[in-house]
Amino acid sequence: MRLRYIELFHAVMTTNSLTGAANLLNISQPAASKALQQAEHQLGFTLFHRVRGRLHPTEQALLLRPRVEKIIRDLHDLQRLTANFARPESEPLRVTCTPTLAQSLVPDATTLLRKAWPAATAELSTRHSAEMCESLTLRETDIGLTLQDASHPELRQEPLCQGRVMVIAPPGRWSPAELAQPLPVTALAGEPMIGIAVQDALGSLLQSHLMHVDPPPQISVWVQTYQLACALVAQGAGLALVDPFTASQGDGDVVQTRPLALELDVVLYAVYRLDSQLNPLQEHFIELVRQLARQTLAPG
Amino acid sequence: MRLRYIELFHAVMTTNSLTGAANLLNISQPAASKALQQAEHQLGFTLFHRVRGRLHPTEQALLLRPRVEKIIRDLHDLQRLTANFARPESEPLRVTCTPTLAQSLVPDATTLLRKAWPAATAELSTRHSAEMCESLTLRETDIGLTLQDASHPELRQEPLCQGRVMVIAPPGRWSPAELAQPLPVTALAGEPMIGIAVQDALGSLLQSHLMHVDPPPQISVWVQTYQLACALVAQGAGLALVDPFTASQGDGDVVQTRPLALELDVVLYAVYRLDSQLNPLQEHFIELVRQLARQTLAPG
DNA sequence: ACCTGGCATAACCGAAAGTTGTAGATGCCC
DNA sequence: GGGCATCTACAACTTTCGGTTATGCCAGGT
Repeated sequence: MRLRYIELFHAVMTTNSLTGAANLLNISQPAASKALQQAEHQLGFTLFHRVRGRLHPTEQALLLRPRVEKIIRDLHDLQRLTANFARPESEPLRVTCTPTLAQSLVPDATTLLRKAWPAATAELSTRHSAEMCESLTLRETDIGLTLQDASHPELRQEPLCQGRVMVIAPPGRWSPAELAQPLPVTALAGEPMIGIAVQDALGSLLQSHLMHVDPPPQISVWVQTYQLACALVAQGAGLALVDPFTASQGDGDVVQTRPLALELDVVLYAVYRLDSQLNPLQEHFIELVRQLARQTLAPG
Repeated sequence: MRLRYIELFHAVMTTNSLTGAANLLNISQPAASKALQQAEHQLGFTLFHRVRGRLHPTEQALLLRPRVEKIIRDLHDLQRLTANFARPESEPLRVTCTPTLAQSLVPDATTLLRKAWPAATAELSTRHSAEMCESLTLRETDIGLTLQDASHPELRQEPLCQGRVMVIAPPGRWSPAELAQPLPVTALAGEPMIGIAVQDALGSLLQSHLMHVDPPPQISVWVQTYQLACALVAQGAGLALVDPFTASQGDGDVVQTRPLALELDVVLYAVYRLDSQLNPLQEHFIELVRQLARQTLAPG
């Protein structure tokens, strides 16, 4: 089975047409036609029924599809990886972080870094944690920053600092005196709240805590990112639990922020490949992130 | 990345030499040399250091290796699968079973089947359960027979019959009167026994039961197949717990067989692809296996 | 010093994969 | 139903790629 045939099969399956497949592969339609016939001849069975001038996958083709697509994906990953080996040695600082941290922490740290290292170049991106691990192992990026536990056999995660889970509420909810002291979890009983759709360990832990409150909070809207929660809270949709970085951005006029009384800490991690020796630029960047994060989370 | 390069890389990595790789791929050494250079040129980094006329993988090559090997494996699986699509329609009965069942159950059933369908052809093989699932999904075989739970998203397992776990012992261990009635688990306390190395659910369940007996049986020898256990017991190495099919073969002169008093049943499963419609020949075979198994397990 | 084993280079060759051009079938729209 | 757009299939030609044989070079072992 030539690789060409596999790519062609995949292209035909996705475009549902031979001409479409040919375009996808940047070859002419007759070339695709001939290759498909060769593939079928070599395999010994037909992949597509020719019915009224169109191609319809046979039963066998449908059974092959998942395996072929997996191979294509793995192959693509391999290409991504090799592409990153060939990069020049004048390496930019490549950092990816979760959307939450992209709001201020990472840009601020980058700005500070460029004051110390004016010649340094950086590539910043945001990814959710699964893609972050992928991207790190494929060497598309060198440092990941996340609030979630991203354990992976090829990666190491270094805790940078810890903070408390925060409750955000529409303005005027609490008096200045109340704001200073942590809110007991039981105070959330029966409250209307915005739910954070759980993908991460933090979210699921929070949810299990909330569910044990009696009566449980009323969650009618679930959101995927903390920013969305923030915006909804500002509109008076209820309370929400968020990480302290998101909370610290909430302008005092828009939402009120108060720590939650919970032994559970939010941890900021730097993630990088086990085999990679961090260079001074990278070390410095991580140190800046650590300091900034501590400032942000410190009272005041 | 051409597939050729991937195969070549893999071949060089496994043989540690370019000439070896060339032999593996059935091409001449210069062809391999040129292809390797092309691959490196296209990738933009070197895969092997040429040191004193030999090839030594670079750091990058070592990092690529696992991914490349995975792709090679998947590709190989795909080929196995397509090879089985092209088979002629005059299908033989393709059955695979665990070694235990290959002792008498499957051959006996096949013999009976050939009396009813003299023209039928059959392909029998033995595989352990993981390979059995692989082989079924790759359509190398159509029916699997096993005593283990082989759940798999693409496969269906049909229980054919149930039997009791049996204890086998060297001859003369029990009186004919004792033999008839089940042995309580507690009677195994402190006994020298042959352990069945657990890969299957049955084995691990048995082990956990045994470990709860006080004092636990002394297991000094672990074996992987029931036949081995049988042979060791015959030599007086201790008792062993085996499935009823293995037990029923033990010649009375060699080992004594006695049921174990346990609510746990051994189940014989037929496994086949969810999407496959069994033909009459296959149905008949399964029915024969069911009947034979019931006879074997019935008292007497 | 000599042979052996292993990689690289050169010149050459054939088959595979791509191109353009064209033909036939189907479906759509007026 | 005529005409048009679309899609697949076939033919002839060209180029590129993967392969061969022959040969040279270098390092190690005897």
